[in-house]
Amino acid sequence: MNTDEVISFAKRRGFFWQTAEIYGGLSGIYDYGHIGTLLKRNFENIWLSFFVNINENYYLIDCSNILPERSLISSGHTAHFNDMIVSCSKCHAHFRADQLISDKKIEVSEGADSSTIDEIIKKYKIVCTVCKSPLSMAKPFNLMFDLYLGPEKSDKAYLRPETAQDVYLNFAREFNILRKKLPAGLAIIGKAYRNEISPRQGLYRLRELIQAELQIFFNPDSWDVDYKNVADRPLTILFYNSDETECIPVKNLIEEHAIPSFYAYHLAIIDIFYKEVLKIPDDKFRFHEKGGDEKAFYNRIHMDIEVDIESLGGFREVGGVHYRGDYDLTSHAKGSMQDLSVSVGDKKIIPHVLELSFGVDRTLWMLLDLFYKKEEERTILKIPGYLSPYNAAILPLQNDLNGESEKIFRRLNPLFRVFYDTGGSIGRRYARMDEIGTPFCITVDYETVDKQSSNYNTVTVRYRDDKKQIRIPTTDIADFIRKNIVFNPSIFMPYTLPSDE
RNA sequence: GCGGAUGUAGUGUAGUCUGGUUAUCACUCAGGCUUGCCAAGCCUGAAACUCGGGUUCAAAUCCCGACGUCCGCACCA
Repeated sequence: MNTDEVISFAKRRGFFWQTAEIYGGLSGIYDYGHIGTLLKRNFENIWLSFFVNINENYYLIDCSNILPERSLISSGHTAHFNDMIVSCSKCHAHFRADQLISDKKIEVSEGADSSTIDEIIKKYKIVCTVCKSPLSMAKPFNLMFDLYLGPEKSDKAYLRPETAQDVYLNFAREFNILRKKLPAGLAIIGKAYRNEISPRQGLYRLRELIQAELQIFFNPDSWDVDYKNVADRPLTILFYNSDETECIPVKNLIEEHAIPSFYAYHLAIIDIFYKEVLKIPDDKFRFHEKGGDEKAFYNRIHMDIEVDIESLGGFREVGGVHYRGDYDLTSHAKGSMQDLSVSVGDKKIIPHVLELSFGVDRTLWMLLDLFYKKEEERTILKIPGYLSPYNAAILPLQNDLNGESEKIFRRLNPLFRVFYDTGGSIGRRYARMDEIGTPFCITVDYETVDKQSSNYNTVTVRYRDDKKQIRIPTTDIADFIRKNIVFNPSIFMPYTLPSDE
């Protein structure tokens, strides 16, 4: 698959396409159609039940996309997301002004405005490092979208560049309501906005993107994570400054690589999520440690979650595991002049943060890329059944069976996502369902309605992946779907959880 | 943002160089016939020149601009 094939499939089958496409579209901004929305919500719900519902002190919150300027000054985003850029007047190469200037060992304050920078460039005769031509005037380059609120448009705000900031801003209140227990987790699934210069490759680099993030607040002195259930689980990691991936058990990562247990443990949880829940093949998944310039300055440990995505040309980032220390709460405490410390025994501490961050759009792209399979006579989206847009399809073998099949459909429709189709031949209907990943087709045939038949009041269930059929009583359909479709995180989790079974 | 390429039904395309019939073909989709389990067949139908300006008797075709897409560069705290 290449990007065009993924996009064409997505458009044809109702997954996603560009926003306002009748006006020519908007670069880096996409809409999800009805099939894509079902897939996205299934993914989000599974993510939630896997990462959030598994700890009684982790919760989902839902916050504004608009944040006041002051909060993003404190977080460092205005300084680091708003760079002054100069470009070469001749070869159009772009440079970050602060880098050019500090390369000349000249001091410049971080918030220097364009005229200050122009003066410095003129005074020290700084030219293009590529072709030595004169440089243009400095222009601010904003990766954040700014907004001006109120009738006079006097209050400056931004669309949030990451959902994480909302969590930090809500931490103090939530921590109190949650009765002051650590570790505490706050998750957000929501939109974030970045004014990317060059959004490309479908859903990979977007200007409006969906993040699913869990911020875990903990006491760095005493977070004893019991990792014995995952101690031997091998993790594939590409370490910083290394060319080769290594396969290393969790316990060795902790003992030999000085990775804290809380961090290694969550790598294992994520590894389970991708390989066992999302069914990513082992050789297409890895963690990639970032260091040096690739790592944000506040991250103490930073590993990207990478999946080998053919249409994007190899391993690409779909998420990240960031040990952010106390950077965020400390910055906001300082900027807001609020005390964001918490009491642990007779000590006051600023909790540390472990951030588990997932790009939802990228994940959906990845699923289409990885699971869209062309076989000899058909195409199948082989995603796990609990992710499928539809749980099942109800089909009459022939259209004179519509009465009975429609009755079954109406009974199941309030309980599940089921699709009813009478158009074309039975084979064509199976093919339609295969292509959007519907795991089961339930077919009403003449025996279903034949009182003389031993198969009276039974239907056939046809499996998507191997086309095999079984026969089950009509009254068992709901149970069958429930058993095969409903996502139960406890079967994957290394925690001891009460089982539903 | 720069440079190059490019934009035709829902999807993929022919036609563009060299302006001139009712814009090609396939799949898809809808209706019908047929069909007793895997995209079958037959009939009928719907459906497109990205947008705006210009040149011309005449523009999908040539020119300019906008928007989108792709590749490279740059960017991606």
